[in-house]
Amino acid sequence: MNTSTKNTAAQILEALTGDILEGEYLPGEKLHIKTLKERYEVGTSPLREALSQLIAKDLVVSENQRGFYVSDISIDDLEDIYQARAKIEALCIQMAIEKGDDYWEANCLAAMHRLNKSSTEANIDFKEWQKRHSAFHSDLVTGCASPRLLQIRQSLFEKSTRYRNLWLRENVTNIDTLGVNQKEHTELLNLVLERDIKGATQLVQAHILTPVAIIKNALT
Amino acid sequence: MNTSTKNTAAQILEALTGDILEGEYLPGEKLHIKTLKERYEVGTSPLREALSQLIAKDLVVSENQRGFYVSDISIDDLEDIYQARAKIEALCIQMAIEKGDDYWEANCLAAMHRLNKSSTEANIDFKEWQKRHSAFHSDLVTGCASPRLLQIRQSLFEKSTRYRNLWLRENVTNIDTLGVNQKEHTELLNLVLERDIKGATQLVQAHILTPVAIIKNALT
DNA sequence: TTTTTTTAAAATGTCGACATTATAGTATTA
DNA sequence: TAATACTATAATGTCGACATTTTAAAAAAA
Repeated sequence: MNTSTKNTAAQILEALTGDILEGEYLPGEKLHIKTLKERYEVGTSPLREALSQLIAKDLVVSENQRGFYVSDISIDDLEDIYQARAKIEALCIQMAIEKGDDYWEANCLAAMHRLNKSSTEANIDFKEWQKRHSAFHSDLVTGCASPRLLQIRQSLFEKSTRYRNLWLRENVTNIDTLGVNQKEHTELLNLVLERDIKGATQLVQAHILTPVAIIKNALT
Repeated sequence: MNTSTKNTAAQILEALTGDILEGEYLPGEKLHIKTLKERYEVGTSPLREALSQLIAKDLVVSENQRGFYVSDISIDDLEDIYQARAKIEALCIQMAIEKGDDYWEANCLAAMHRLNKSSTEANIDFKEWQKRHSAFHSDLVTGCASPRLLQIRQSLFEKSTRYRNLWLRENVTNIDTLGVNQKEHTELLNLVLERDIKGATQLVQAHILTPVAIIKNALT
């Protein structure tokens, strides 16, 4: 019996997405139908439906009669994705500054506060910090009030996850980076609240592009 | 026998996408599995795989055990999509101006020339004009050299198609609009070649947003 | 009549079987 | 030995059947 509200395809989609993003399946790796069926204990149809959606999300590629493969990663792709992310984030921030209301401002301040608390703890709970960090940036851009742009932003963020995980593996232990990070967040929030579009967009782009150099090293 | 290089799922995806965009299936309409199977003469699996990809593309929505529906359209969505398109197009143009090389410039000039020829014909072949118009704008943005941004642009363009078709139905006979359009294209190309980022991005945004008012009327 | 319950019909989602195609290993020929 | 042709094996992609759930209709109760 299936008490869940989601159908099997949706469940596998979630599991597969997570497994690909977390490196359970490596870039370029072949995804054998039979193996996947056994692993997730499902039939052909929902599995292939999930794979179809992963194709649309660019996480999987397929060739007729030759099966499914995890999408490759590359330095070019890394740079393109992060560049696109930076530009989209800047665009959202700009629109948020132009449109954002008092409630949005308050939400940003609250998110900053939560992030600060998490950063200054004696021994940082990194998972929690990640969550609050992500929430802080989300709250900033939410003011732009464009579902489609926010969706694009989310999609690019997901696409960058496999690269970001390479960065995390290098820096998760290095707590110093959080300090530098924290200064940038404070500055970014100030620029946003001062409605300094140029300053905020420039800073947020640089902020997003920071890990690129490190990831490039990890890739070579 | 199937001589095509594409599998059945990919073929149905193409057919279904076209049919939804061209209004063969209306917004909100239920897509009955049985009906679709008969219409496209295929089995369950490839059909559902195609529908899965359409879900990922936001053209179809589904609820577990309650089937598939063509995504709704709305004025809010119309405005959001066109706004997002305008912003992305401006971003691409900006980056193209910053990065574009001589070959890109030449391609833009060539595309303009082809578009001009098509516009000044005695009796305009509208299909051909559409093709050249689309190619002109594509060539302008291609200079940005970002596969991801161009992909986002393409995806938003597709999402706007159902709305655009409402506009076309109102204006396809009205050849005057092409004249106004043509002046804007010439001006846009000049601004781009003069590397006037501010001018070009402002104009292209306005250019894209032009049909919104008309479509809004058609929707109410 | 209006609401609830029961029943029948229709639709969805999942599975395993099967035909087709690709792959890898073996034999054959130059 | 190297290259080609053949064969057996494995994998993919498609189909129709079936179990489950939803929807609609009819019957019963308030």
